[in-house]
Amino acid sequence: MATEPLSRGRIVTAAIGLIEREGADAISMRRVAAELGVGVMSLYNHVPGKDALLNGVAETVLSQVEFTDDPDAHWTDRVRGQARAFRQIAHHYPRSTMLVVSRQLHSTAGLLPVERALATLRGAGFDGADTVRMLRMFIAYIVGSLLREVGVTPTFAPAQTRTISADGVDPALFPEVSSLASLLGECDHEEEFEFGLDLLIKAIEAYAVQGEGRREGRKEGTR
Amino acid sequence: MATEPLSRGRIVTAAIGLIEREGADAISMRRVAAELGVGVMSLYNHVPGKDALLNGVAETVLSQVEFTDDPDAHWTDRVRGQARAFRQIAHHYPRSTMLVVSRQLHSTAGLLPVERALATLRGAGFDGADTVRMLRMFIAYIVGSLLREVGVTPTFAPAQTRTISADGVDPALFPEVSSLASLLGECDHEEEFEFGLDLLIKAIEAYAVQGEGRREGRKEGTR
DNA sequence: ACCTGAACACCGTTCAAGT
DNA sequence: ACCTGAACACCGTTCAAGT
Repeated sequence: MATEPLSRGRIVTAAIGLIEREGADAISMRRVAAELGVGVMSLYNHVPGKDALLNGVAETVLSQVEFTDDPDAHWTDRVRGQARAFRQIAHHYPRSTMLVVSRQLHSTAGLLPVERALATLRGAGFDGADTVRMLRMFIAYIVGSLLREVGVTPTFAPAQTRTISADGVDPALFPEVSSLASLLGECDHEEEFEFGLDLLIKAIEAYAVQGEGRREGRKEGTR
Repeated sequence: MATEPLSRGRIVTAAIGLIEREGADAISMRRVAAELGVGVMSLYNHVPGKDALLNGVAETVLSQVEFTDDPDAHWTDRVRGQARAFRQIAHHYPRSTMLVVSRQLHSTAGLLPVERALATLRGAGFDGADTVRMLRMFIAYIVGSLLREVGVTPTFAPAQTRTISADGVDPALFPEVSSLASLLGECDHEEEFEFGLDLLIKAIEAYAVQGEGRREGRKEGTR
């Protein structure tokens, strides 16, 4: 009955499993150790502490995103594909998503998607400054969308709509909210995501041609 | 030396102060109680538990956003103003921002901004379904932007760029990242936010007139 | 090198006792 | 009604002891 030796990898995997099964709050060094059938302190031979463990979880989840990127496709389609790939995190690891999104990763796992996105945008003809701006805009949108999808941050819309449909919001105080209650109460995450993604891509497409025109036309400054 | 009586309000205020001073991790029922000079268990006479306290923090912070909304302004400017108002949270309560964004609020404090946003978008001529979609897109973008601004979620860009500029990223593996390192390393949050907001608003403006054209033209279905 | 139990300084919350 | 200390079942991590 020789069990596999303890390792950082095994510990991280166990942590991910625990999070997905019982939620991010349920995680503790002691629970993870119990999961693996070892003493708590054994973990510390492979992981510096809880914080590092959670970083490991985030890195591992992120590194498992499948970025199938067709270099010959139009850049708008490539951006779309990359955004969708990212969204898969919310599907495969819903309860770890918050972790992926809220931990700043210093590993190559975090850098690879960035490298691809930058390359795609540069390829579309944006200069360095615009490329970085675009990337940040997309990341903001994607992060916000994932958090909504994953249940964190229905800050308003769907969540208290339960209260709305149930208790009923005072229509005098909140006429729009109550008249749109049924729409606010449901949410097709995929459609919602695609809608915004589409708008975003169209917006930067328009920005691109406008920038070109300006650059070719009268040779103006940046932006 | 008659101190004010304990109350939910005083407890929440103390909690916000503690979070802003020492970070969200530092908060505990015991610390808050100590802050107020009372026994831990006294808190439970005014607040059901820690979770409810954190909800109170989120509600209070959110309710202090100043929504000065000019009903006569063009709808694009009103949307812009509402988005900016929201962003003020990150300035006034940076370390509570995560809480505001990640807790689903059922109070009227959370509903008021939604009501305003919905009214503005309806006023712009969008139908119910589109209005809700627009709202969700904006919320996603704003939430993502705030999290970046607040230090949570530099998931990629600025954070490990410190590592980049310092250690230097392998330019062979990540050519774009390393060539854009200096741009990735700095971030003017206001400019960044305004850039995306502008693009978003232009995008939904374009979407609006396109929708109108289609509706007036050949009387097609939704969307 | 890897594992570990005991111990320390913390948690949130229940409960019974006070006023 | 409000306050409270003791107690319980948890935490993460240090340290010294084992192999």
